Amino acid sequence: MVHARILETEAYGGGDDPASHAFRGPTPRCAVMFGPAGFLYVYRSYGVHWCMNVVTESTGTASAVLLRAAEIYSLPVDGAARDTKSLLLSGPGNLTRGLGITGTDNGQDCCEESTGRVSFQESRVDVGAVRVGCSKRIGLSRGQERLSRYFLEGYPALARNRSRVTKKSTES
DNA sequence: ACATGGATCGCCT
DNA sequence: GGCGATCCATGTA
Repeated sequence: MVHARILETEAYGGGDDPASHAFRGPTPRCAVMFGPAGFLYVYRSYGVHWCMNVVTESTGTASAVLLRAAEIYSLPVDGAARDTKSLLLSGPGNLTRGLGITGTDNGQDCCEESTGRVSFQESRVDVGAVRVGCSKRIGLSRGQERLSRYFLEGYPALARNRSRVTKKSTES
């Protein structure tokens, strides 16, 4: 069993979000985004990579959170605080490659009744001690202005933190 | 039918 | 900072 801690995500909406696959309504590819929360939406990117999302809103409302970076451990995350060995999976393509996620995982329940290879659970880390940064999403041709990318502070190896905006208004 | 281009990455200069 | 790899959903005819 592999354990991973999510470090970086991006939020995508539906008809209100021109950067979302669901912008123009359901298609065979993005149908899962219109389903219930807690299911995986996996798609092929640039013909090369797999990208992994978790659906977040109820049936009929398209939404998903793209997982962009994670840290994987051979132990549960709280144990890993002592065993500092971890592997950084930075970038959505690297993340799916490192976890072995492919198109065959698309549409799986990964929360309530996870039957597949992926399941999520509440973090055992002290969430109160974690600082979350926010920025524009990366690599878009539409909807670039939204500040819907979230990442843990203190991980410089994450995707370039350009256009960065944090809670401190003094930062540029 | 066919053309297009993207929620990317790694390697090149 | 630029480019090639490589697939397929989508738009247009």
